[in-house]
Amino acid sequence: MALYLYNTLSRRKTEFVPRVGNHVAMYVCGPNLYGPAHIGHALSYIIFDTLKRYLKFRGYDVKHVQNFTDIEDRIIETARKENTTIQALAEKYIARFLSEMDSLNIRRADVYPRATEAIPTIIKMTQGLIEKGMAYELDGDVYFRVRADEDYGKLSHRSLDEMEAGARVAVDERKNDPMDFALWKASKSGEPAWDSPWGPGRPGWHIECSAMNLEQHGPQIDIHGGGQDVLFPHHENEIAQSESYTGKEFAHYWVHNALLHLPGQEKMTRHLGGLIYIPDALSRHSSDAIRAFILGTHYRSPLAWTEDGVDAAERGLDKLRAAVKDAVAPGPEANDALSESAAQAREKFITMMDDDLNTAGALGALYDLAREINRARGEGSSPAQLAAAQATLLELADVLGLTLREPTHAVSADESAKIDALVAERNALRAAKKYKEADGVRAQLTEMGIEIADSAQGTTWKKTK
RNA sequence: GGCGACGUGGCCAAGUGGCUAAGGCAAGGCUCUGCAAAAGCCUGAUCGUGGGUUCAAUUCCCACCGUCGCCUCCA
Repeated sequence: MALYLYNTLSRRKTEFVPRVGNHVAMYVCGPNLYGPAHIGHALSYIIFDTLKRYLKFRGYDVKHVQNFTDIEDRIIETARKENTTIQALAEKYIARFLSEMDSLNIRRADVYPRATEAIPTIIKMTQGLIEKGMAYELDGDVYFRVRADEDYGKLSHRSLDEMEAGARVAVDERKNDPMDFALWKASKSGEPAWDSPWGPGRPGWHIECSAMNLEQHGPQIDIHGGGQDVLFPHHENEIAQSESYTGKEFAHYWVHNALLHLPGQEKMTRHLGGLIYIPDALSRHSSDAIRAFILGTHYRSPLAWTEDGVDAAERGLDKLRAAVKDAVAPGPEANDALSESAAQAREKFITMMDDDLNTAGALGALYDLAREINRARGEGSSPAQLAAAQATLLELADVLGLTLREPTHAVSADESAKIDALVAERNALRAAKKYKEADGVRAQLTEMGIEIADSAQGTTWKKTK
């Protein structure tokens, strides 16, 4: 068994084999820092987080690099509008981004390089490309010469002639070819600028990722990821620059996630509006529910975000949570039938994930196992007997970034004491068979957002809102 | 116009050339419970339409209808 990933470059699923031993060099395109992230970003980063978790689960050693684009037209524009600096803007949104990703249980990358910290490498690469005849200077700008790159278009699978035929881009007459793109842009007055052989300027959009990859990973990487929207031109240009500069194959696997949208609308993206921000989503749903909702669809299929859909995922998680709620440390005691179920679930989980990250199928394996655990408990298995299977369920859930913890709702000490008193009162009434009065107390608790459950072990309660 | 993807039970969504077409939500019935809640059990689909290939297709091919993505900035 081996992991197969769909590679955009070959348009096929191929077996994943790292270039060097079990070391995986992975680079995922990070956000442009001119505004806050939205749940479309969350989708992409949840998927690549899951890929990373799975690679680690499979025994690979992963170096995950994710950039921050902190210099770009939009950022300059936004900084000017908000009367601030690009640095301040970047700092603000980086802090927000990282904390939002944390709250979605997305593990941090190993390195977060920033474009502005890669300027010397960007200049070195640009210079190198000019020397090779792959780029040319024009009034302080430097453009990549797409016609000099014989396989330009190989990633997005289109030819220059096709693209130019249907071009919607305003043509800059000075350029050699309409598709030539900027590696370096001369700065206008008042714009951030760095000294360069071509005068004061700043990097183009695509070269930063090539430079940061070179700095962090070297000339060749295993996995390059991002949303399908950055496939062209961003990744196409990246591959062109990097390979023209190094003369080597750049990324071995290109992985692109499909995009998120709202029902009946186009993709969620910042320049179209119609965004749902991460704190808003988290105020209504647990991070587990958001992840389960997203991972319930294959990453290469577009997904419509609906509140009902996430709610359904939340309710589904209750079944998984119930399965592990009384988990104790696994010991020698085990339920053989259950151990068999756990082994089957693990096998199914791996089979699914090996097949190009079939997270929906993997989730199915989790539900199968949860059902067996809940059934075994119902049939009288002790916590000790359930423990090993529960450990498996928690381990596999964690690969998907699911904690299976009850969503927490803060309860003050005062409130807690009051609830305990009411629960005790109700139980006294029940013991006296005064059920009508007991139900009255329960209604009172429900009113407070408290859900109670009676069992042989006593009455438990939880706050649900 | 070019390239590409998708259309599976009420909703979401895996999947396979022939073996019971996963799983979740919702609905109905049942078990448990004083009643509930939770959990468990049971109940439903011939896979957009029309052709073709094949002993056999939901699964391959073609056409059509519908939805969507990229071709400018975008995860």
